[in-house]
Amino acid sequence: MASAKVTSLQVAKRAGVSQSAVSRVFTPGASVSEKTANKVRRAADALGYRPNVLARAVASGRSRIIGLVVAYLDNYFYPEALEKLSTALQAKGYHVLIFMASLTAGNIDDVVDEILDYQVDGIVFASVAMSSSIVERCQGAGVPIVLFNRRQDMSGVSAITSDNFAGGRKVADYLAGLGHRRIGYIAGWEGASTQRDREAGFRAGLKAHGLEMAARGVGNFDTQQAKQAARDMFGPSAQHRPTALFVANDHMAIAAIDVLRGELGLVIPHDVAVVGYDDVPPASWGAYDLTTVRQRANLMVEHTVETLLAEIGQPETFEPRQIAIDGPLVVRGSTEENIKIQTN
Amino acid sequence: MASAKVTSLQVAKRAGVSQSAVSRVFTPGASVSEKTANKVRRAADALGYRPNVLARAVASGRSRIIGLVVAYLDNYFYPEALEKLSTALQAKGYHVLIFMASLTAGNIDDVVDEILDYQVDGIVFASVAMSSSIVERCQGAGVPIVLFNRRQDMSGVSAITSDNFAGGRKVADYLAGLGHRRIGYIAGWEGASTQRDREAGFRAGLKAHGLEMAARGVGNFDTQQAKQAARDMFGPSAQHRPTALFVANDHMAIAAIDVLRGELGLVIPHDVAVVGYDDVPPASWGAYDLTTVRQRANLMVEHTVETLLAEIGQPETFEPRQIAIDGPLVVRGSTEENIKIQTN
DNA sequence: TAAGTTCTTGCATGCGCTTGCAATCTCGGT
DNA sequence: ACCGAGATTGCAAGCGCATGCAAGAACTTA
Repeated sequence: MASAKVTSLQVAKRAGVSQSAVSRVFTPGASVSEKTANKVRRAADALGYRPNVLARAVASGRSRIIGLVVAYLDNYFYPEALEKLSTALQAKGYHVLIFMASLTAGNIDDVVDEILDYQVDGIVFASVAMSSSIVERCQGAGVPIVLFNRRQDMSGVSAITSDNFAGGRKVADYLAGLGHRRIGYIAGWEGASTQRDREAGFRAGLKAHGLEMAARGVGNFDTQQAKQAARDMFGPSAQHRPTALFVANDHMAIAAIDVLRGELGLVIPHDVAVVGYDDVPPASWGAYDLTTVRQRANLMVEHTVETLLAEIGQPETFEPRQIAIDGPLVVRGSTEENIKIQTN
Repeated sequence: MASAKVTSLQVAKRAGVSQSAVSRVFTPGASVSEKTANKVRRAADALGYRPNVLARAVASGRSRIIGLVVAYLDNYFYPEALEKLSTALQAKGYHVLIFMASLTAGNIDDVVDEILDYQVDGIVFASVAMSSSIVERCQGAGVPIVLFNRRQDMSGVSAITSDNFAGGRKVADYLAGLGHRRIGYIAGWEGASTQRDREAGFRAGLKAHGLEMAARGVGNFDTQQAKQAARDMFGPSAQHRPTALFVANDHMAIAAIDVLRGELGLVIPHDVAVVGYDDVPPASWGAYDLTTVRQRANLMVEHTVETLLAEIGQPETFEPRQIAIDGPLVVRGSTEENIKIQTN
């Protein structure tokens, strides 16, 4: 019911205790008797008192704010992850301060500085190209970081990804198992570990079946480029078209399907089978019905939160973790006819 | 490059000035001579000093944090808006603290309390059902708020939306102009002003052409419900099927298309023309090619930021604004054959 | 019941920065 | 060279809360 700012001191006066008593009542684990706690709570309610998180942060050195750096949100895996991440952290009493690392404007280093200015307790980098200078700066500031959906061969940095190598391999196994012998691949951006691992796993899988990549295009995780790659690989001037195509993520796969079907008149999966990666929601939409490798956002987020909070809690004894989460191949109509996995 | 926390006092010592001088150098508009500013900056660089935003916030009462409340991110209009909003605010020196208002868990009021605990300078509510108690609480705390993509008939609250009434009306005009006489509608959630305004505009438009809604289903902005509504409206047991369908947003429209085409074997637009609302990216994907009313996220975000910062800057003289931004009808293949607007 | 523990509590100080105020400087004008 | 207005500067008092410390209260145990 109160209007202006109510401070712990006012609550203290009203409850007839000291300001520190009030502080303790609102500090989990602090030493207060039930009796004074009640008095304080009563007074606090009456005045509408709520602790000032920022003041608490400067006094205690812990802000309960987690910085999140995202480069872009147009891969629909990220909104989903962001939502889950934010919810999970909220449940733990943390909150997410979001930073867009617009690739064009100011570089990531500046963004990191801005984040550190907020005295965040930790930072999650989602699909951001890291540099050692960034890592150093964060470590210098004593701020734990974890990479989400990117791996970095760098000591001291935790990273949570899906098991992209295993995923790529599953795709190869699966397509080879279906009898395909000419299989093409449209790559993502080489700078991303996700791309590299997926392709490596895919190649390994092909090799295990005595196959090689029949064609390779580069989409850089960009729909326009993916479309062009599809045109190049399957267009009129292409020879020996593959019978199956693995695309490094769902968004590009969907773009490729649009080209194959819409522009080139190919029938999927009859003329060409298409597999993506991520299992974003649109992959299951009727018009695409895309076979894909699922990234288990829930698990990835869980591990991310767990890892970050572990390091925040025990900075000395913490050992960086590199976690790769296995995800299933979700078979849908883009690779096999008459598949009906789910009736949504 | 410094390591641990560097404070303004250390910089002051090194520069041979007082701590307040340092503070002033980093406070735009403060009174400092060029000479001391240089000394201070030099010292600051040498030590790697950066002002502690949180300490600054508690001392000054202004946090430069904007709270953003979002209910869900699965309508792809929101990730886009969030990205733009965050970027725009970053450019103004503000940052976004995000709060998911999971409809299921704890109600919005609790979320608002949490936000206020962070002493945010303002709050953006994106598609959140407001209550007067929330508004009161924020006003009591002196925190400006603006509703994004929701309108509320409530004094003192700014709201930025697209012009949903005009949009609905455009759809009616357009479909009637194409010659359709039996037009169905699948509604969103009644609690949302977007739904109500779109439907009202649509009805007004139909009436102007001497028409009435031929059928009405309710999808509540949920894809499953939208699918069911489509089945009910066009399934085998339905009589007098509409020849055109307006769906309250793109996501439901896409779900409806999947049902119409995939389950019922109807051809779009030959058997039924479909129109959505939002112009989310998937609307332009080849497999859907959905005619829709564009929400101009850029403009909406611009106005949101402008409005919020205006109120933060001039709380006394500020007059709440209700802005409705007109958006074009984007005609695609779901309503007319051989339409090729863009070749992406 | 007295000594020994374990809990509570208030005091005082500090987190890192902002800001009103008064003292000091700077300079142009004469 | 002298005066006054405006620009700079340092001082010191906070902002709202956390927390080490020592004193007092409450509870054990024999």
